[in-house]
Order: sequence, then structure tokens, then C-alpha cells
Amino acid sequence: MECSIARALDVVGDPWTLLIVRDALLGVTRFEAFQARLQIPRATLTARLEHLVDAGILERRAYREHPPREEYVPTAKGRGLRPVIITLMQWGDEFARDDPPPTHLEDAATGRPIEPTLVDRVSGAPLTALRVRAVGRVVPRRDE
Amino acid sequence: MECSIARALDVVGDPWTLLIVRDALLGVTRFEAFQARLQIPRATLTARLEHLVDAGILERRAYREHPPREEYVPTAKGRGLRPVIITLMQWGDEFARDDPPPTHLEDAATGRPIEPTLVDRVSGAPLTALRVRAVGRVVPRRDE
DNA sequence: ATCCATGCGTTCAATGATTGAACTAACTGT
DNA sequence: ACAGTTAGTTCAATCATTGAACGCATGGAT
Repeated sequence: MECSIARALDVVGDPWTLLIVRDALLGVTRFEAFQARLQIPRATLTARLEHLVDAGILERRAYREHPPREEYVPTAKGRGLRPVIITLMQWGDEFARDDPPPTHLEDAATGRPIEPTLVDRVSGAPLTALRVRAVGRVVPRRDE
Repeated sequence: MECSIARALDVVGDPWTLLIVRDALLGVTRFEAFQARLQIPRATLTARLEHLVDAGILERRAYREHPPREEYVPTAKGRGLRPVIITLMQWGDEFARDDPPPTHLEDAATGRPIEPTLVDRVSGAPLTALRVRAVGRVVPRRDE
């Protein structure tokens, strides 16, 4: 499919991948660490890491020869997924929560809590306020 | 898992679900329309729609008796996924593109193109500028 | 009345992915 | 010599996904 979302989901559209990327962005780099944190089956983890490296989201990097050991660190493309993960977390907090969220975001400098919002970069107006229209493969809208 | 992202991915973490939700947010409501647009196998579509209704993301609504016909419309929870889909689309455009993106966003009132960015709602500062820290299940960070 | 089209599914066998548990291999530190 | 660390592989069992075909209620045209 030619759509950007479909191409994104080709890479990221399974239950584990985004959890791995989230942990990677939090600083996790090693096989054992991912496995222990996520409780992901080892074979699945192997497959996912392979896939993420192939897709250019993680980079395999030797951190020791003898025995050869490698760690996985996010590339720029991987770091680009941070907004996706943040908005997904927000949605989970807002719509699929039953207890207070275990993780929140704060400014590393001031310590103030951060509430991420999507705005238009140019006008600064929140997307919820604008009536956004998707142009290209349009289908008539009905309600909101 | 107790994390918001994991709970979100429980619902939305497969290759099809977000594509269905995207189409639903564009105004697609009917089984045949989803199937034709996405080329999704019919059995899979049945399962996904069921799941989305159970999760409270789509709502089944009769649009005709005799024969009973139902359509699927997004709930508030479903509409809440829009930022997720937008950021995912942006990532796909920026990092997984080879041709110009087929869909872009514009203000429905003025027609001006929109560039969605994540900012802190309070300070207005873009998240890329702040050094955001995830608090809760912390792991020491290394590089960026 | 008969025939075709529409709309929303179900059924089926085949293929593919995911799972958990156990195993391997190459080291290292004590 | 021996336990421990690290990053996997292997295997059989289960589960999900796929494509193709079928079902069924109806409406409209001939």
C-alpha cells in the first residue's frame, strides 16, 4: 500500500515492537534486559530485534569482543518514534486506564511535569481545535 | 503489564487495527468499504471490527432494518486515537518514504497546510527541545 | 417470477507466527 | 574446576492469518 501509515505499520505494527523501542529509548540496550523487562519469549525477541535492525530503527553495536557481544541502540529513525510512543502512552492513560499511570513525563532540567499536545507547528493551534482535513485519499466525512 | 503503552498495544497492536481506525476516522463506516479499501481478508476484518467494538473504539449502529445492516462509527475513545495516527503518519512520511506522501493535512477552514508537532501544553515548548525524562520505571539513559 | 446485484458475513484448509521450555556456546571471575 | 553471564537456537504445540469459496436475506430490474 502506498500510504505512510501502512508503511509505518509494516515495521511497527505488532504487539511487541513498540514496547521494545520504548525500552530502547529509555536506555535498555541488551538482549537479556529486554527479555527480563518485557517477558517476551526469547525467539520472538530475536526476530523482532533482527527486524528492527533491518528496518534501520536499532543499530547493532559490539560492546565487547571475546566473546562477541552486541547491544542495540536506537538510530535517528528509532528516535523519531518517540512522538508516536508518547501519544500512544497518552491515549492509554486517558482511555484504557484503571489505575494511576506508572510513568509520566517531566522536564529533565526543571522537573516540571509535561503534558504533550499535538499542535500545528506554524500557528501553534492545537489540532483538536482546528478542523483538520486529510487531503489525498478523501472520503466524505459525516459527524464528529 | 501495568504500562499504558502495553495496554494500548493490547487493543491497537496489530498490523490492521490502526488502518481500520484511520479509515473509520476518515468517514468509512461499512464492512464492504473497509474491505475494498484495505484489501483485508474478510475473516480478519470481522475479527478486528468485533475487537474494536468490544474495546469501545467503534460503535455498531444499525443503518437499516430489513435486512438488518450495521455500520461502524468511531466513539470518543476512537477519536482519541487521531493523534496517534497522525504522529505515525508523520513518522512514515519522514523515515519510511520513497515517494511524496499521498495524504497531507490541512485546516478545513482556511485550507492552510498543517504540520503537527508535539509540544508541552503548559509551556508550549516543543518536546524535541526539552530534555524529557520518563519517571516511574526508570532506567539510566546514555546517549541521544 | 426469475435473475442478478448488494451487503455482511461464515467456513474451510493451508500457511505462518508466537509461545514456553529446554538447550548450546563462548567466555569470565573465584 | 565450577558456577554464572550473555545471547542466542531448537523444538513441538498452539494460535492467528490468509485466500477462496460459500450462505443468506433482500431489492431492483426484466
